[in-house]
Amino acid sequence: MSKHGGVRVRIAPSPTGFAHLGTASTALYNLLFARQNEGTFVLRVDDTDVERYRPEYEALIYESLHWLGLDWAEGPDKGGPFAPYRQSERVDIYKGEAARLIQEGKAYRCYCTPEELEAERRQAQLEKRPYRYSRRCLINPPLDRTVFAVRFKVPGGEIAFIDMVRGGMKFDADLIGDFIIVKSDGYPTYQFASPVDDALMKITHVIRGEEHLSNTPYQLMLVDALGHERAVAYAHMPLILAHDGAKMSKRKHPELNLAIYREQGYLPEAMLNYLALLGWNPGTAQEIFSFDELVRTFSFDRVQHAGARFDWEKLNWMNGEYIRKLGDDELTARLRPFLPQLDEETIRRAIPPLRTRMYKLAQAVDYLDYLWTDPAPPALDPEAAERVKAAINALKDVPWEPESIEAALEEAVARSGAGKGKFYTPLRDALTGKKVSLPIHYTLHLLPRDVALQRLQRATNVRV
RNA sequence: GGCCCCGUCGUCUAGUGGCCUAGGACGCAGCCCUCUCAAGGCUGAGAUCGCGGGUUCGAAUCCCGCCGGGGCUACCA
Repeated sequence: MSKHGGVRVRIAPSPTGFAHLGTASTALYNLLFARQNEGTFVLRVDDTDVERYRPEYEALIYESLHWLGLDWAEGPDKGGPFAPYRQSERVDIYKGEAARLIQEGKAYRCYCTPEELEAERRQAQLEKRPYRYSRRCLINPPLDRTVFAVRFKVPGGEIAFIDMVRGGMKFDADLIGDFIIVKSDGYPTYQFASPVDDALMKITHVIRGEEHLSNTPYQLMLVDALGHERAVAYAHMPLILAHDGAKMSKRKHPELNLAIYREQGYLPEAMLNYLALLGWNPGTAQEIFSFDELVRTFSFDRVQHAGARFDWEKLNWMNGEYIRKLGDDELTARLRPFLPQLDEETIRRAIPPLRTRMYKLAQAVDYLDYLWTDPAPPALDPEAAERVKAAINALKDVPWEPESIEAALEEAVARSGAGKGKFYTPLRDALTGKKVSLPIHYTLHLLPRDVALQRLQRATNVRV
């Protein structure tokens, strides 16, 4: 396998907030490609932003990825032949690489302050010319300063590479200014750490979001300067946009947070399916894909070039499809965490009427919370109260099963001369306190008979 | 500002010169089923293919320009 020069891919999420939808999407495509090639999927944690890093964010990434079943072979928690996999634990490596570049005259110390840099930038903007670092610290380094960052001396020229979704890419590196590779706090920038690790970890294919397309020439120049081998190809996946076409933001777009899907009861396999179709299509009418089917069908040449908007409606539909396909045992098991108040047997009995009524598991709570929450008895008009009484009579001795309850009720309805609607509505109200519920016979059946009859009885005593 | 990517129904998309009076899916509307809500079945509305020029007998598909959106241009990743 990978030991003999096989495919190696990675994701490199940054633990600076909750786990992102984009991370899941990128991980999916990486894993798909790895599986297709019997390659190795690596997880590397990009924790070089000391300001924003939190260990709990890192835990969130593991959690979400595990939930989705997107498992890695090498990572900080698993180790591997290229450990460590946490960039904060690799700073010596980056420092060494940076020192080598300085020694070879391919990088230099920059003592400029943020203010000075800002002034340079503003000046450039004022003169309406593209900004590039002036190289003042290369040409004429100050002697009285000690705090420095390391800048890469960009060689310029044309940088070309293969993008598996877009084909051959070409960038003019003469337009790129010298950029910082080691910050003054000693940590590497993303632009530096990422290519160094990719090279050292023998990553063969870099599959990541489109926001990194323009970063690629920066990183390629570094790889070349360091004398490392370049990845054989890149793939830049279309961005997932918010529904309004804007970039997703933490504030305005809860759908960015991976944790909410689990909390709401979206199935991991539905998420993966939806994510796969957001930015890729098989060229056929098929929309429902198991993971294995995706492995068989996915290819980068059918990946979309434009960003795709996230659509709750379609996700909901797809999740519903997956829920409806689940067997009773499986659905029961998945529902349990959402219904801690109910025993397994009750959940199981609720499943037949429940299955087609949910597009996400958390909705089961709305349908079933009457089982553990006593509703306020409704105020009934005399006619309705009579019907409830008739129902009580009909239900008193009937076997407590959905079918027999339904039959008894229908008989009572016929006798009453009223329609089912008029007859069942007060029952539903007395039983659940709601306008919407599971079919009335199931609503009754799921409740113990004595509790059900008690709620009905009580309702006959309350008058408008 | 510079560089790069992108632009087909509201949304995700099929489409690589004639098979397109532009297909599918979600959503939407109507009907059927029906105790409510779903699911399911049937039917339907919805895109002058961003705009303007070319090339061609013929363009959503090729070329040019423009406009619009996004990304990068940070001691964020």
